[in-house]
Amino acid sequence: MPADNQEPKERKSLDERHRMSELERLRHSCAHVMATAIARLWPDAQFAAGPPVDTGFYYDVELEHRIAPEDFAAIEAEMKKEIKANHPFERLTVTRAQAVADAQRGRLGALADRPVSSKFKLGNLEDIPEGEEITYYRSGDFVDLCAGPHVLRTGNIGAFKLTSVASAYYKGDERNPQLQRIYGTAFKNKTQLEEWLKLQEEARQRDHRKIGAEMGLYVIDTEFTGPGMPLWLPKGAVIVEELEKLAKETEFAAGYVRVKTPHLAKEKMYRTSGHLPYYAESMFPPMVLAEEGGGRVGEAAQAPVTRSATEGEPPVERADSTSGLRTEPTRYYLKAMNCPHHHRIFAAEPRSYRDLPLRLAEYGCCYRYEQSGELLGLMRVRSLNMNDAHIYCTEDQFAAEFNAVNQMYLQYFKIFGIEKYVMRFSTHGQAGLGKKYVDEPELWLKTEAMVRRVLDQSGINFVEVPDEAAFYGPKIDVQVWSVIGREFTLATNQVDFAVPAKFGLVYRDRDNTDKTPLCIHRAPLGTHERFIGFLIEHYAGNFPLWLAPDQVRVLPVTEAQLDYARGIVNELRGEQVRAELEFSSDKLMGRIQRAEQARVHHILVVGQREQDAQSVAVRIHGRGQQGVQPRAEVVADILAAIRQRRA
RNA sequence: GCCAGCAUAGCUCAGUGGCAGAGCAACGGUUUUGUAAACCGUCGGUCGUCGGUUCGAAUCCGACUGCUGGCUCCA
Repeated sequence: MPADNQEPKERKSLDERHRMSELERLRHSCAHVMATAIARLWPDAQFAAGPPVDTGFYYDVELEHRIAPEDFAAIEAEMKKEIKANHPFERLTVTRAQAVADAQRGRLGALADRPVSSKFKLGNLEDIPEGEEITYYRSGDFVDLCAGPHVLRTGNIGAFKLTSVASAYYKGDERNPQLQRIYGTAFKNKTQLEEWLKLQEEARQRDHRKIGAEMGLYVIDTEFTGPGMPLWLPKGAVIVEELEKLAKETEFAAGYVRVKTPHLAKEKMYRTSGHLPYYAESMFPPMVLAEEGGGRVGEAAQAPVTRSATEGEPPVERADSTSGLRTEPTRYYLKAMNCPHHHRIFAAEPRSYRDLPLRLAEYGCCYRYEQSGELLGLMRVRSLNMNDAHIYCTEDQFAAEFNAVNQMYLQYFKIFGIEKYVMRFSTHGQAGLGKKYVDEPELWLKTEAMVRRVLDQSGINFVEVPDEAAFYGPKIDVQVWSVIGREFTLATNQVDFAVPAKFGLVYRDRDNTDKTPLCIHRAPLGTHERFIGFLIEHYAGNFPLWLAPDQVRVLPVTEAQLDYARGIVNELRGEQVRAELEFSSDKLMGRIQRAEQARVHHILVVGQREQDAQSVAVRIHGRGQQGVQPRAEVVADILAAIRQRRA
């Protein structure tokens, strides 16, 4: 997740700004120092905004010269001079007229007057509401329009480092010019900076793309399969299957029933669900088939299909016209979500209130056309297997069902050792009604209140975020933190009060009238892709026994123990344990290193002593030797650890 | 999709206009082994693709594809 994606929609009040932590204040000050240095090297630089972020700070700048990492040393050298000079940060209050005049003289975000205006600063001034105080901060020659706050003097910036250069749109709007965004970080002292750099390095070492390749979990074959469509290799597929097993057991116990649905559906499906007008851009372009009977691939599909095929308003669907004479082509879409399919399963039979809640579960494979620049290893993909389920229930059942879903989340968190999480409860925004959100103002408020009540009562850790809901109802995004503190959005939960009605879903109630059920969309394990990506980084590839692709490797010391070793392997495999024998020409040391590097969970060494005593020498990956134990005990312990999904 | 950077053997990387390289992996052999690498040898690349400049291109230029870091987006 980008570190600075919490940029608020609403402008921060001065009061909120002044609540900056000490570290943020230091980092923001460092951004000014960096801007000073850049202005010295390239006086025509035009600065936009330079706030602190989670990992440090950035400043957006427009500049003919393309700043590259090779330039960092020069910029940092200038910054050091500024820090050594120990300029005070002076705060000046000015009138709007004064600020506009200074900006027109190019004096803001600059070292001196310039022949061109400080155009982005002028733009920023426009955003400052009437009546709000306008302030400058001056450090040495550098004067900037800035609400502050800052540290007292440039010398208070203890240690800093420029980290990367990227690009960003002015004010985050893609219609605005793209600026160069220079990232850096700063700390009170050198020790803290070095600790942070070490942590960054550790995070890089844990990157799921790196470990995924090392362990042979998956590949992305961009040339033949396509970008964003991982192929699970045997060792990765093991993890996929273990997760599915966990989900199936958990959902079975919670009263879910499983269904299976195809990967394609007719256009009518997504037109009815309402997804098409909202989300056509995020779906793969349709396949066009000649109408029923022929089944032949139509002309349109033989021509190269481009994204523009779905741009604008797609042609009106007439395939279901009752004339029966016309042969309109039928458009099929790869499914981007499972819900409409499940809705049709709900509709497949008459439903009674006695059937509710009906919980339909499926590990459904969906396809989403994510923009090329957003694909990221397993984290952002185009083909995804969702731990999906839809719970159809009455309003009276909602609280209990929704709470049970949350409890399931907590149960999973415990299994995976996820200690830090937060549920982001996204509600609708008034302004988006009828556009971003279905136009049902009262239903929105009612549903949101129901969700809020359940969350409040269950003691779940949540925050409420306005104007981020799904189009059909409020949404709960589940953010979790891996053991090293990286943040992930693992799953999304939604309450849907709109789409069941679009599909005409009803159940016959006690009073013999038809009513529309509520639908809860939930996916506690998210998608295999993202969840396994998270787990790789969470465990640094050192999976618990039940998930480890290689659970046990038995190493006979010499050929004389080959049969004994084989016996152990066969016994374990008979119990469905992923055990293998390794007897190559390598020395024992070499075989142990190989097993450690492959992250084999249990390494069982058997020499003559062990064979004679019917024992094994146990070594656990990353934890070293565990001593010699009776064979039967070791086997029993392995089976128990797997069965209990012990951490 | 946008901005920038990158693309050399399965992996990690060296090679700045003049014969395509190393380590690991793989394969073959020797070695029969007691807790993180035994030894010898062999194989392996149209230097991402296409085009241009040049006597000559991995190297310089352009386009495309993909990846990386961000931005926008994320049902």
